[in-house]
Amino acid sequence: MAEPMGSALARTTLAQLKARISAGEWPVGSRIPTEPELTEQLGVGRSTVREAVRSLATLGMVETLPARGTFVRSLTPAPSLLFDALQTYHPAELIGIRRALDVEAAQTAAAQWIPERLEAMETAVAIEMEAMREHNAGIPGGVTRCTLFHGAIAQASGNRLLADLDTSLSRALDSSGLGAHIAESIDPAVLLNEHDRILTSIRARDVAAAAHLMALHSDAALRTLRHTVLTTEMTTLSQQPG
Amino acid sequence: MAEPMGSALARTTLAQLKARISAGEWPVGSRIPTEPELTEQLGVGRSTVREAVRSLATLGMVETLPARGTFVRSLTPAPSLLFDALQTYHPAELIGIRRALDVEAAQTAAAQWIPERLEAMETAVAIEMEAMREHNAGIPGGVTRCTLFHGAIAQASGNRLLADLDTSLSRALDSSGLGAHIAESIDPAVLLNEHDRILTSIRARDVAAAAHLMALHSDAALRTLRHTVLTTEMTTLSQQPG
DNA sequence: TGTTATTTGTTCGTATGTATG
DNA sequence: TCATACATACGAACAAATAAC
Repeated sequence: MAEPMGSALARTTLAQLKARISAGEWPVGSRIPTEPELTEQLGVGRSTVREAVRSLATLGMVETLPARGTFVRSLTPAPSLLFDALQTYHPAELIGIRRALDVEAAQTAAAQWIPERLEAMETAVAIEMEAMREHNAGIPGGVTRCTLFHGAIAQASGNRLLADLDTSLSRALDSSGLGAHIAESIDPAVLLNEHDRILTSIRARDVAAAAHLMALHSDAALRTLRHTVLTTEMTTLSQQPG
Repeated sequence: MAEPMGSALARTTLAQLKARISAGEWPVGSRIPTEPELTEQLGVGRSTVREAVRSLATLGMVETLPARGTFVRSLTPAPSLLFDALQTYHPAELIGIRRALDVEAAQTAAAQWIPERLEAMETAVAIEMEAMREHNAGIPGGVTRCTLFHGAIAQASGNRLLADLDTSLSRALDSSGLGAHIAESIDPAVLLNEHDRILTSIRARDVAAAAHLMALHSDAALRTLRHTVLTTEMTTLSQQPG
């Protein structure tokens, strides 16, 4: 781990508190001891305790409410940090990463899906189909069209980081307004057809086809934004081994 | 953005310092004013200043050296947040993402490199070649073999997120010990030859070849791992519901 | 070499505002 | 309204590490 604090005492104090939180000593939502109590428990001054608690708050692991106490919010540095970090980049940079991850997710999903995850992907497509029939712009839950299906594929890849990055990228793009713009710029029927073909290739465990179709699908979204599009032919040659 | 600090004064103090750093008032590597100076400038107590600076250190924007001062390390919190987030995942998940990003980086670098960035990539390969001739396991600066070249490609892509993700992934893999293991499991001569062929295709702006060669290169690293340490872990990972 | 100034590290006391009962 | 508990915030003081002379 990096050295976030400048001195040994403050650093070890932070490490101790982080370890006790991650160990589940204080469940999510519960209140940790007050500053004077921690001062006594850890044998350090109140300012040192405060600095450590502040760092935990910066990491999203705790939240301190004035005059009420400090409460545990997450046993690990918050996944929302990923979202915060992504939000600092230009949407075009986010889209470039998203395309690469989408292809990877499609490949891996095709190679490694289990029945439960395939069902989730088919459900996503079914929901999209229903939404299109009813001429709704969106999908129940306020989720932008496309997000649900792509998220299901990321889940099916079995890679949690891939799934979390997908979610965070979607949120970051949505907050920039580009996510909705992409979804609305594409003919729903065409989009749904592409999704269906991708799903078919995944179901058939056709890794190359899944990667190729997903690359074309992502490029279509890119084209609507008038960004430079890279060739996609060779992407399919990078098959997942095994 | 979330509100990391619990009170108004400390929060605004943090916001002011963060804004001044992001604005470039203090360049990366330079020293920010001392705590007493900031206390006077901002009109708040030294404890409050210290809490704000500590939060900046937790965000990776500054690093404070005891008795020397506090130095600017990054204009944004993003790279540090990415690293913290990535570190919570399994190395096998990191590698899966890295492969996708490496292919994307090679594609984009081939399509968009500028002379200055091409020079950086060629320098990286030259350094690797020199290190191999001297039979050194590592590269000057303690950088694991492979990291320098892949980083140069990510830089050449022009996508800051891609470059930051590459750096963070390398650091996260190194801290897990897998980065070095990968580099040492591959024949240096073979690795260097692959790097050289990738560089050649990038120089020729052959996008398809760059993507293909990089995919093969990454798969070689994956195969090495799969046949050694990760066999059971990768399979169980893909079966976990999430 | 050693002395001094600078800067951060740490602790403590106290005052203030706010939520709870 | 009052009393209590708690978090916020300030400032003083000393310790420790570093750099410059």
